[in-house]
Amino acid sequence: MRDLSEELLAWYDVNARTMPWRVDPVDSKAGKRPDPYFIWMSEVMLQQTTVAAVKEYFRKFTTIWPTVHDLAAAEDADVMAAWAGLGYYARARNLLKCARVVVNDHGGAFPDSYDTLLTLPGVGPYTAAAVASIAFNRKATVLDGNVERVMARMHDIHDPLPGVKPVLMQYAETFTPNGRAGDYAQAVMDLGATICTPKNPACGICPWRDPCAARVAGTAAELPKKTPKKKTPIRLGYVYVARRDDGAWLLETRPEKGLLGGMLAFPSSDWSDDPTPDPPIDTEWIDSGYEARHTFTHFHLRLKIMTADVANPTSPDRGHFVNHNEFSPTALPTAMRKVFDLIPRRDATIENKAR
DNA sequence: CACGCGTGGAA
DNA sequence: TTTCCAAGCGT
Repeated sequence: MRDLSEELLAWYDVNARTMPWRVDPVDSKAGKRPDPYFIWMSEVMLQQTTVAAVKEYFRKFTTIWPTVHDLAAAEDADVMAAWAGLGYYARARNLLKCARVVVNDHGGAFPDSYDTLLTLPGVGPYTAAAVASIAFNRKATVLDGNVERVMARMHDIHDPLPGVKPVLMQYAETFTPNGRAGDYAQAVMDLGATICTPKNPACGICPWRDPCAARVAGTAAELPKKTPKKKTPIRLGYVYVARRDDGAWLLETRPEKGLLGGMLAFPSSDWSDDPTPDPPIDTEWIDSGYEARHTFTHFHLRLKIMTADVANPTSPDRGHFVNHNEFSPTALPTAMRKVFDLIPRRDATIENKAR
């Protein structure tokens, strides 16, 4: 394979996207490296998440916790609350674990080798390669969804993902240059994000237009092939919103493992085809008539919102009351935020009623 | 290795 | 409205 990285890097020098954690290619070529903590933070946030969604969270996290030492010393609940809304909450739990490992086992400095990075919590093959190359300019090959797509098209590969992934990795490694490792990694991902897009790829302005086998074959837009996924089922459930007469809210911290693990939430029943009512307090519950709808990765959820007013004191069977002035709905994951937004209020209108 | 795991934007 | 999907990881 002829060395095509030069063309791509020349394209990147002109077209590099601007991101809060990124060092401009001009500065990068002059030897400037970004803060490994920032690169690691951004890469974890970017896992299965768009750049647009990440920017605001990146700014928030690096403002509150400017160094890995600050993050390692943070309270778990504060980190989970700050992550609320970004999704895939295991990332937040592993982010904190990883910060503590870096501080306790690595003297507060991120390791610069792929193999050692790979041992860190929440750091897999992609993130290890991204941090090694972008933060430390070490030769490593990133293989994310963008690179998979670019490689499948460059070689006109019609075998479906994820099975063909090892083959795509081999091609990706062949393309990876010895110099400018970080810039190259970002360049190939930028290419996938802006030119070699999933739909309507802009082959006409692609720096790899000429050597691209799929463009020649006219198959670029239909690659990469993927094994079909089954459709998402609908699950039902009851969610319980109890309000104490002093204004306190009944909330619970969900178990570490599983859906919305470690996140603050209103208590609820099981979520299934036929959920069993499971109120967290033995009291009179009122069906609000509202239903919160939310779609997770693998199912649609409809939660019937039950409400109750209780006296102070009241001991719930599970969960705990949080004082009104200490409760911020921004700390809730989006599914629960939707519940909060639907709770009957004076200004609620009949139009909000679920059908 | 297949699956569980969020969310919001685009088409 | 529905589907697809975005810089994956852990089990």
